[in-house]
Amino acid sequence: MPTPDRTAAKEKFMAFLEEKNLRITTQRRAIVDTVFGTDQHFTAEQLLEWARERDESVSRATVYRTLPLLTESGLVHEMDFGKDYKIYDPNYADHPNHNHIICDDCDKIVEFESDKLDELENEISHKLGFSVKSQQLRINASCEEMKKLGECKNKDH
Amino acid sequence: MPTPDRTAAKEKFMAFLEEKNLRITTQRRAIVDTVFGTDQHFTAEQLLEWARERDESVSRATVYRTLPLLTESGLVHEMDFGKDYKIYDPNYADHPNHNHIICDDCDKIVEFESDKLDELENEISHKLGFSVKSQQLRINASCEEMKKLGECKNKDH
DNA sequence: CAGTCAATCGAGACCGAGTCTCATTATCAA
DNA sequence: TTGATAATGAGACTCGGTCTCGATTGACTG
Ligand SMILES: [Mn+2]
Ligand SMILES: [Mn+2]
Ligand SMILES: [Zn+2]
Ligand SMILES: [Zn+2]
Repeated sequence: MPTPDRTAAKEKFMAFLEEKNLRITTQRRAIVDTVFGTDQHFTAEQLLEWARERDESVSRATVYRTLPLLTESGLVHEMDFGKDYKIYDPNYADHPNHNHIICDDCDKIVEFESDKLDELENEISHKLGFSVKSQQLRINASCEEMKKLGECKNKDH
Repeated sequence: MPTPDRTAAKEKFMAFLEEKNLRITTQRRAIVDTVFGTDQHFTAEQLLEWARERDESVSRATVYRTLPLLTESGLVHEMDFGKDYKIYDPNYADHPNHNHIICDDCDKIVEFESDKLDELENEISHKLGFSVKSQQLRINASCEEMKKLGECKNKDH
């Protein structure tokens, strides 16, 4: 997944705020700069921590208030990976249809896109009388092959 | 999705318990009878309610203790549909690879299976150096067509 | 059928992610 | 500059879900 155009995404979000007559506060700026300053998936708590490095005054409440705006704008997606907290993904700003493979052994996450998959989903949905609004595919796997090749250098296995 | 073989699934679970030297208590029996007595997706709280209709003495703790056994056995799957509680699905006992389309407007859920989809997922995973252990696809959609046909008779639209 | 004892139980304390309240502050159009 | 009001931080609160602990019970023995 190539390096994304963060500036564009940030400006889109600012435009989104303006459109809804919402204010651009210093705290929101810190949060937004953080979100579009990373390629990583993150939790609300992580975002709070990172945003506070930019502006000490950012509160947990404001993070939790801003997250729905980010997801509503479509620039950030809320995801569930089976943990008891939600995961947020800023990469949808540039790759609106990507999915994830997670290695159950080392928690490595790989993103991928597939037109074939999108087509198949549309086809199936259409047959069943639905029109797709969004989708979320999570594949849990193990990177055995990569381990053999010494490319899975994470945790304890 | 055709009517499943509930008796078989129940017996499989009893065998699973025996294998692990776990006891078949009256409370577990009530819970298991409930789980394999329905085709519906359910929450932990719903399961508690239903199981109590069979045995008043079933407690919330025992429901929450039994659910992980059921999922570990593979006969029930734990799913996330974006709500703040988990959904449990007993239909995996008979349809180990099915997926879900959810109508965002009326909460209708339709199950489907697709060999093509399974193949595609395996293919993509293999290319990326993973071997699939499990997967979860959720399609959020709207049943506009069905509405037009008067077949979507749920909630308020 | 009684005896043993670890597995299991129910009640309720507890946990933690996320939400809500409210008094105070800051944005921004006029 | 100012006023209307959106937004803020602190912390109380909610609510799925987990854990603890003393009492109970299932399964196996004899
Ligand atoms: Mn991603
Ligand atoms: Mn199902
Ligand atoms: Zn791995
Ligand atoms: Zn509908």
